[in-house]
Amino acid sequence: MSGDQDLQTPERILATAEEMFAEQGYWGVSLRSITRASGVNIAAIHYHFGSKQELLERIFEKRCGPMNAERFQLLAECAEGLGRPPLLEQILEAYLRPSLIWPNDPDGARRFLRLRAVLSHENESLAADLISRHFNSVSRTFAAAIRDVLPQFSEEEVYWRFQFLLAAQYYTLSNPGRVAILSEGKCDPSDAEDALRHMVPFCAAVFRSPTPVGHTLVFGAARRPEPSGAF
Amino acid sequence: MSGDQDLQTPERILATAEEMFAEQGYWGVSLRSITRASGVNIAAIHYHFGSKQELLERIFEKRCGPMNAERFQLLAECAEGLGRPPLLEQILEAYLRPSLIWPNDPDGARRFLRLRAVLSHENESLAADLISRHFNSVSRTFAAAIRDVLPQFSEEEVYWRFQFLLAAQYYTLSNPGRVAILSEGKCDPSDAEDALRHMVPFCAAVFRSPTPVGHTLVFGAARRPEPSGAF
DNA sequence: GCGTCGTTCAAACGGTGGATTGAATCAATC
DNA sequence: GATTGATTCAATCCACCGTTTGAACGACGC
Repeated sequence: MSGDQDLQTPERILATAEEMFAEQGYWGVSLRSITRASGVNIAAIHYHFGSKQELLERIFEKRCGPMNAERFQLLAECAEGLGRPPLLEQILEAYLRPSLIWPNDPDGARRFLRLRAVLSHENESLAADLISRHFNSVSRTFAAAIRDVLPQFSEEEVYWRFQFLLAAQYYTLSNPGRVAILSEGKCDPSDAEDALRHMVPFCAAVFRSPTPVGHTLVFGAARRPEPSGAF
Repeated sequence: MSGDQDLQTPERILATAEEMFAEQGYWGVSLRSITRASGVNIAAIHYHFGSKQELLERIFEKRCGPMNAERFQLLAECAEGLGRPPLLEQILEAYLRPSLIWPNDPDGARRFLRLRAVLSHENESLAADLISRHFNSVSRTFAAAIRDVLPQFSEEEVYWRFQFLLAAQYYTLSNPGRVAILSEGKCDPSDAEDALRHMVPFCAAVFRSPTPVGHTLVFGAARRPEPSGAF
């Protein structure tokens, strides 16, 4: 795993740690297993990074900068393009593509995306802070840009739909195996370009979906008290 | 935490373990912390369940039976209702409601849903097996039911959309805090009934969305080689 | 040759993990 | 009241955790 012997020690630690954290979670990976996989002494991690948590922080710093910079640039490009205001689909692609596809590092995007998904599920307090610091700005910018092209929705309704954009982003590439199993291999969302081609129109359909009014649901709330036996 | 002194020891262990696993993940919770929170001796866990992994297994067994039974029953109800074939929205609600809302245990649904999400991100192999054994049947049944009302789509295209149904289900209730932070409290997806009211029409819009054809994307694949610097 | 400095190393620190043991407890049965 | 079997308990096992230490290494200027 990550036997990049040509890389310098800190870079080798970063690459191996990112890969293992993404696969097995922050708490599921020990510093010793990182050293075993990368052929590095355990003291080197503390020498170069200080602690396990600062190692994670450095992974985020190294990844978020270029990724979000490309998001902002693509957003600027679709604003200054021929047709203005920009198409909803353009904004969605500007948000999703830099998160899903890194041309010069095909596995990197998937790995870092899964790392974010893993962290946000593993320990709410650790991840909430890390993700807020690195993604609040870009997420709020895109939510505002989306609202500009969908003026019929309140801010709350835009964020309800943004929740689904986040869900699709996080789950699709970080957990493609489930649907691959269900469909017995007929559908494989691990192909990032294919996933993006589906995600953009799907999310656009969600954003254009009208606000649900009143009781649109069929099965009422106060029904069927028996099942789901409590402990 | 879960100081249900009136419950018997195995039930108290199950309830506390489910709550803590859901919040902090399987590897983030030690058996000792479960015993501290539930006021039970550590040997009791091994006496009643055998091991940490078998404890997790028993939580799934206790929860999945009633939950999936209600899904099948609601699916049967929308098939035998007045209008046949059933509406897509009815099928989606029959799938989502028993996963999101348990009338007699309001926090239970959210807790078990988050547990599934946490597991599927924490350790792919552990979760893939557990989830496959307990959810393959119900998921394939609903995918088939959805395909019956959307005959224009291939099985692959139905599963592409099913991927987004799973994403919405897992992310929305298990990670509502992110959008609450982004919207500064204006939007709070932790209200399950409110979330369901949005999720059903949103997912219906995804399922009705046409298949993307050719290169529908704006920003090509082979562009911008510089960013997202590899380690 | 001799320090110097950045880096790597094996070894150890205290703490905690899952699992196990054997004695103590307790209610039910004869 | 003695016996039994299920349950609970404190204590212990060994492996591994994140972190620290001080010695060793290696390239460099003097």
